[in-house]
Amino acid sequence: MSSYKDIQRLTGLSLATISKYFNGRTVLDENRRAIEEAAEQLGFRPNTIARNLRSGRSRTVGVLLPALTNNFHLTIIAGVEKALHDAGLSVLVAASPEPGDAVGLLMSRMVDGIITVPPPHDVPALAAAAAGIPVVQVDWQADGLATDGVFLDNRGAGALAARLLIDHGHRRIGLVGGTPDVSTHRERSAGFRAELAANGITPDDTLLTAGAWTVAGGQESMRHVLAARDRPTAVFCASHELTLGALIALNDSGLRLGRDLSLVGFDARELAMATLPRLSIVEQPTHEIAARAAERLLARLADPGADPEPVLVTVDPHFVPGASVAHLDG
Amino acid sequence: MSSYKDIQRLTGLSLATISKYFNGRTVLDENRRAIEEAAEQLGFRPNTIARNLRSGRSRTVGVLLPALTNNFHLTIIAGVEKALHDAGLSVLVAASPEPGDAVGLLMSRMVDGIITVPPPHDVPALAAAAAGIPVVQVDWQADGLATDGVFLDNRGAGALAARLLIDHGHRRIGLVGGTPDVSTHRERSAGFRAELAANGITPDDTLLTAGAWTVAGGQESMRHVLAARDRPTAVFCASHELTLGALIALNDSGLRLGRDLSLVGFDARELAMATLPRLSIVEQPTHEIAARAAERLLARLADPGADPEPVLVTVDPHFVPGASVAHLDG
DNA sequence: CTCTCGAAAAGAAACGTTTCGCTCTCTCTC
DNA sequence: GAGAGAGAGCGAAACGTTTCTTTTCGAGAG
Repeated sequence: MSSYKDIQRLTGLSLATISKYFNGRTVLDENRRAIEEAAEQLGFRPNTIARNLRSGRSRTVGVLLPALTNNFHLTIIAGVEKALHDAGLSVLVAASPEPGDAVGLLMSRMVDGIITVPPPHDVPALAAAAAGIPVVQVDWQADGLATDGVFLDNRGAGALAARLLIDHGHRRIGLVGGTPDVSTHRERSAGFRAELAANGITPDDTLLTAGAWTVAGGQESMRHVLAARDRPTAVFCASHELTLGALIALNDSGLRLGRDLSLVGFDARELAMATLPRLSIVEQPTHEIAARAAERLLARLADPGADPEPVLVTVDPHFVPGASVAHLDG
Repeated sequence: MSSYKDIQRLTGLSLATISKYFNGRTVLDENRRAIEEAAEQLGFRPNTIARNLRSGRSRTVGVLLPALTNNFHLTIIAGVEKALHDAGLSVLVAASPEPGDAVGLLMSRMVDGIITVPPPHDVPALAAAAAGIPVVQVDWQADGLATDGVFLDNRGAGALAARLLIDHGHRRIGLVGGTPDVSTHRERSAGFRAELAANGITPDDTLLTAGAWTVAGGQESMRHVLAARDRPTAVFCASHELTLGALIALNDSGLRLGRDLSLVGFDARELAMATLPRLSIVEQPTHEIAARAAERLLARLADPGADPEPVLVTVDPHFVPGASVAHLDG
């Protein structure tokens, strides 16, 4: 709409001075008032685009996700927006469900940094981008992408669930897990198995499944586990989707949650509140993850000359108790 | 990184010609090849920021939401991103939980349009923005904001739920509703009551609640309804949050879903699958709403001279059957 | 062989900022 | 009272494009 030139016309000041004012640098009180009055009258706001072009920074960060179908990922947007808004940065959302130039798109918009759950096909482009601007990975770590990252302690999360079940006296324990091709699931399952082993429970591979990381996958794995000759007394579901799928399969089976089968879910707080009895879950602190990722990015932006060595942040899972884990005697 | 100037250096062509090429206008075959080769070699991409500045359009739309805590709203982002990505537009996310200059922020970034669930305090600014760029409202309509909009047929959704319960023989029916200050809830409740009345059921105000539009509000309303002297046989919960709250209260009460009390929920597909028995719900087609909103915006962008009269699109609710509504005889 | 006409290329001016040197005006010090 | 130094203002050049206007080139017509 209006520009510095209009303010110049009204105040007689130079563009340089007006620029100084809008960048918070000191200006004579008299001039400050004049500018403020003119800006008010014009309803003026500096044009961010022009600013970006000239200054080479856009005060925008790209959030690149493999898809926007996943609740966890959407929540990342929310957390990042919140954290960055306070720092005066905006969020540009990009989904990259299939190969394309999503990273290039962000770069051409001059984003100052990228926070991403790295879509596999974008990893090379991300690596290239990381040479120029800070990149922070979240949720899972891509091979060959050496950048800062914020991840759940997935081993710990798996172990936490296992320990809980063991502490309640369970010995015959199943796992509804995800395929090991994504590091997050590999670790979660590994932590779970390790904890079982550490407690003298020999893993029974017919009970420890690794299916598709979806609701359907969870259903199928759960059916499989329930059909085992010697049904487990407890099961851990290693993600939100798997938990939902498993619950559906359990309900369909006619077995009763908590009574016939104990269950520890993952990341499904809402679900957990609505089931009867309430679900006990292991939960990742999604907002904290997003906030820490934003924090990392801001730190990199604040100090571009810092040690380029990637900083990896690990956050701890919570346990949210419910009533879906029965106490077994003996 | 690199710019037209670098391509000029490599090809000897003028900036104007290079610009023509990158805008898909015709260029001598020989030059086309030269440019492509140079661009390839440089890893060049035109700078979107400079383009925007010069052309006055950013090929970006702002999605302005009151908060990012609500799942429905996050899903709007997803749907809009998908629809706009195909048209070559990007999505800038802005949350405006408290008064501020969120709209100004978007405008200063030269967004070509805005899709919004209008935060009340931003309505005046949105109205001003709407004079310059297309604005599309979604979910609920703000007073005094005459723009295109895409809304659920909320009256119809309320009526749908009522009819379903009536058809199953219920006569004593409760409502867990939201405060009437937001049009969406007002309509939903109104449709529900109207349908009851149309079937000769005198509304009983102790059963028809209107509390805070939150999980806690749903819990409270549900407790209230269950405590009524003559408890209803069925209840409709008018939003996702209210449904969750009501379920929690129901579970806490010891009454059994579907057997002791029939329930129709709203917009809680995931929850619906996990309860026992499954919840019957009325659902709004979130992705369709987002897609239609994007479509409206694209139409406005394509034809800026069109009739400025607001176009209002209404989408129909679905019914997703479950087993939480008992059939009453007589 | 010149003239005309159209297509494509070139030149240059914008778009709205920031920033780099300067200049100017004070005030402080010796 | 002169010189230095700080603080503020100014003019102009950039940032990387698009677009308006002008120029060039080549082919076809007479």
